[in-house]
Amino acid sequence: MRIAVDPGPRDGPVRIRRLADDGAPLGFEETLTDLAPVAELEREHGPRWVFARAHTYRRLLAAGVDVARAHDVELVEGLLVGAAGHYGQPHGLAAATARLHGRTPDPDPPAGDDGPPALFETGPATDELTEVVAVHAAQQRALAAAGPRMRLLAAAESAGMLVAEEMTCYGLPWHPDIHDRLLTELLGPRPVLGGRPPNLAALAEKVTAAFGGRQLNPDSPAEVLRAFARAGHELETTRSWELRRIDHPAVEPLLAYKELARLHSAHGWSWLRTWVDGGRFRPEYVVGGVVSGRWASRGGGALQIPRAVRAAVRADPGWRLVVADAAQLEPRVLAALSGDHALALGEDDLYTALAAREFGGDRAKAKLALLSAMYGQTSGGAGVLLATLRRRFPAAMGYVEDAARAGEEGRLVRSHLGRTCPPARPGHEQPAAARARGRFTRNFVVQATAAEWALVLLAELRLQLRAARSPARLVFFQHDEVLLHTPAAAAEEAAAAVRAAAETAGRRLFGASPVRFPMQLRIVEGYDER
DNA sequence: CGAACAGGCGCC
DNA sequence: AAAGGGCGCCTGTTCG
Repeated sequence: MRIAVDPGPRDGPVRIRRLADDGAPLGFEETLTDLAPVAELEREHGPRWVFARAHTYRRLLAAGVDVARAHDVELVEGLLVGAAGHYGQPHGLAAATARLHGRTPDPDPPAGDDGPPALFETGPATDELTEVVAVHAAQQRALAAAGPRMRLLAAAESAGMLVAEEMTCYGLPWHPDIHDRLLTELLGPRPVLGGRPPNLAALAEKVTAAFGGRQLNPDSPAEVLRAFARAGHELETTRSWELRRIDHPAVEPLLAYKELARLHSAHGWSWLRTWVDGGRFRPEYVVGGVVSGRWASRGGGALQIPRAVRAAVRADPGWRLVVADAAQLEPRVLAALSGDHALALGEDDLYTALAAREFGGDRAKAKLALLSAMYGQTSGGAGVLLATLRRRFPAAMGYVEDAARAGEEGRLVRSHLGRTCPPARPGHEQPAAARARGRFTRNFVVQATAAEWALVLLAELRLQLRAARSPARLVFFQHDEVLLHTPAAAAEEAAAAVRAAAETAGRRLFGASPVRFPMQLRIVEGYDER
């Protein structure tokens, strides 16, 4: 059974409608006084809940209600719109409803705008429950026609929404005192009145001195370029890899400055004050926010937590973190996708194994070769290495090269489960634009499939933990890495659940493929511990 | 003055 | 040795 739910205005009545699996309404609409009976329906029937969007589940969680399964109408609409070749077109509930009635949809409301319609909005009053029911039924028809892979993707995307909301609600354990200590060690004591911390100020002085004492702001690329030009170094940019190539006394302090300045501005004391509360960091995750289906995040740069402050992520006393990441996920996905299984035999380090067989034991070469194949790099000596790969793994290389050609020719490419890339834009016939789109579609097929493998793992892991009544909680997810927060006594069992979920994810995507997706697992107190 | 863009760099 | 796929977010700079 499925149940569509409209939580309505805060503290108001909650409307629900029971549905058959094909989306057809069963019986009549029901009105609940609040969200508490939802928990009861969950216990009794364990339905798949049909929500308009993540915000609906956020309301349930705020009321202390969680559920096992969901169908997120707006996320699924995004997948279906994309599959029809219209990635980026509006996919909110209002847009989906308009499409259902043959009208041209208006643009989606801005992200994060979940409130009631603005006071002065003049459109007709909408009935969210009716719209959810109607759009969901249409989506079930579309998914039935699209096939089992697309249905798996829709379920996994929706499960991702549940995980994302639960992670935001629970928060990532974050110790402000540890973070503060790290910052003080690296930057010097926090300046009371703002301005540059002592170590940054000292480095800025060194840069100035290296340019003969002439004042400059190291944060201004234009000023830095001018200073180097006066010293006889004509640079294109001030990127660190370009700076490293020249011989000038300002380079070393400038590089050190850039590194610390970034830490200070992106994850310094003001970040700590803004984003960490009560020992938890609560970023908002945007499921499917990246074209490839990877998640994005809103606020706090959650998916770019620098290594330098990871020690601040620490389990509560008596608890542990289970840190698990999929080893070399993307090349393994390519091996499974293309059927070129020799590329990813066994569970050992894939680059080392490849290097031993093809690149004279040079792991760096093997890694560069594979990444170049997936990203479309040709320069930097990658060309020679690619020739080796092409000879040795023709099916794998052919797979990404077909995707690149499709992109260059303006066609669409799809992930294994059917996530579809955006259509070519006008002007893509221009050679440079065509090559750029080729690099994009080449990477898309791999990155998007890797993202859905990770999503299925996440969904499986969540259901396993629920089924086992494990006290372990998912607290972080970053592309191919998962963090659980768990009482120490339950850590081993949680780690086993991660391994099992990875196994299941591989099977659900690729059936009997011999390609393995090993997880590197560690049970630690601090995220920085190896 | 704020908005929009560019440069740069953190993560995968 | 050279600098490529996807993001978010900071500062500096320019534009309206």
